[in-house]
Amino acid sequence: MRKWWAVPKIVDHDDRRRHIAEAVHRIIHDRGMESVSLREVAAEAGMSMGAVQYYVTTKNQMLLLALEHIGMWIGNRVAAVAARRSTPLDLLRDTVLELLPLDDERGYLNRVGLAFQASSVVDDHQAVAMRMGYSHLLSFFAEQIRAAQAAGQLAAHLDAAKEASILYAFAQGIVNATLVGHYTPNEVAALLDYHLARLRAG
Amino acid sequence: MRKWWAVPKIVDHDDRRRHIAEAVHRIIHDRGMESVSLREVAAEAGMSMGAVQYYVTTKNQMLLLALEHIGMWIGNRVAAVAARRSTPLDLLRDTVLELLPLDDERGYLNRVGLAFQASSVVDDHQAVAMRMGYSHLLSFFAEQIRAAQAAGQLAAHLDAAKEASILYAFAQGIVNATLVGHYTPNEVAALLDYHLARLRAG
DNA sequence: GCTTTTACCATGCACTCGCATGAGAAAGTG
DNA sequence: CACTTTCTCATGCGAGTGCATGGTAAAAGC
Repeated sequence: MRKWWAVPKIVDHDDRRRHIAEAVHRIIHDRGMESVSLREVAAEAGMSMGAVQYYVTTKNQMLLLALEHIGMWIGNRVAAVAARRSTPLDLLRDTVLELLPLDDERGYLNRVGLAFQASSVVDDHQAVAMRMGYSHLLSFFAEQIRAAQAAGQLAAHLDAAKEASILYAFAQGIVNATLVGHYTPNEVAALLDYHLARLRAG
Repeated sequence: MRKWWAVPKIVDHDDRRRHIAEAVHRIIHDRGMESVSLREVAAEAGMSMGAVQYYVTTKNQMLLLALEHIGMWIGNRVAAVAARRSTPLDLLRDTVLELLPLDDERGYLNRVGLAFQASSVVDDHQAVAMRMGYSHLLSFFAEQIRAAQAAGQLAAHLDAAKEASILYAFAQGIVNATLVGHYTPNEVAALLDYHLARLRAG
C-alpha cells in the first residue's frame, strides 16, 4: 500500500505491547493492582514513560491491554492441554487443573487474574473482555463434558452446560480461597477428584 | 480503674468506626478500591480527615477495619438465616443463597467482598482476616450438611467437609462471574438447585 | 474556674499520579 | 544528501496522595 514514500524506523508493535502487558502483570503479581502506574510500568518494562505512552494512550487502555494478554495466555494454556492425547475425562480434569494455582506459573496467572476479576467489576471495558473469556472457557468445558459422556465416562443424564458452569465456578472459588492461603495444592486436587468422581458413569 | 482524675468527652468509638468502615464500603462499591483514600473516605463519612485519622492511624488499618466489618456483616446475615425454623436442607440452601448476589444488598456485599478478596492476596493482615471468615463459613456449611444427613435429606455417604468446600467454592465462583455480568439471578439459583439435587438422599 | 483528657480540625509536606507537550533521535526513501 | 515518518525521551503541570503536626473545642473531676 504505502510504498512510494518513506518507510521509517520499524518496530514490532506487538512485541512492545507484550512487553508492556507483561510488566503490568509482574507489578500486579508482586505489589497488587494499586501499584500499577504509568511510571512503574515503564520502569518494570525497562523503557521510558514516553515510550509506554506511545503504545498506550491512557492507563485504562494499558490495563485493558494487560487483561486481554493474560486472557490469551490462559486460553493458550488451556488449548495446549486440550491438544494432548488422552481420554475425555482425563482431559477435562487436566483442563480444570490448568486453571488452579498448583504451581508458580499458575499461581502467577491466578493472582493477576483475580486482580482483574475485581477490577472488571468497576470497569465496563474490562468486564466485556472478562465475559468473553468466561464464555469461551465455559463452552469449552461443556464440550469436554459431552465428549466424556459420549465416551461413557460421565453419566449420560448430566446437564453438560450446567455441569460446566458448576465446574468452572468451583475452580474460580477454589482459586480465591487458595490465593489467600486457605488451601494447599494437594487439598485442591483432592477436592476436584472428589467432585468429578460423582459425575462418573455407572 | 482510672477514676480519680478527669473523665473527658466521651464518644461511641464503635459507632464512629462503623461509620468509617461503611464509608469505605460505599466507595469501594461505587468507584472501586483504587478510589479509596483518606480524603474520599472522610468526605463520604461526613467527617473531617483529622477525625478519620483519629480513629484510624493508617490507610491499611482503615482497609482492615472495613474488611473486618463486612466480614461481621456477612456473618450476621448468615447467622440470621440459620436461626430460621426450617428443614436442614432448606437451611443449607438458604445459607448459600444468602452469599450470592441475588438482590441489591447482596450484590453490594459481594462487590465489596470481591474487592477485598483481591486486596487480601497482597496484604497479609487482610489475608488473615479473610481466612478467618473462610474457616467460619466452611465449618458452618459442614455442620449444616451433617444435620441434613442426620435428617435423612442428604446422602449419608457424602464427605461433609469436602461438600462444604465445594459448595462454598461454587458460591464464590458464581459470585465472581455474576459480578462481571455473566449470570442473572435466576440462572444462579437454578445452578445451585441443580447441584443440591444430586446430593439428596435416596 | 481551673485542669486534664478526649475528640477533632486545618494545614503543611514531600511525594506520586495521569496526561500533555515539544524536541529530537532512528531508519528508510528519493 | 535532504526528507519523511516512526519512535522515544525529558520535562512540566495541576491535582491528589498518605501522613505528621500543632492547635483547639468539649466534657468531666476538683
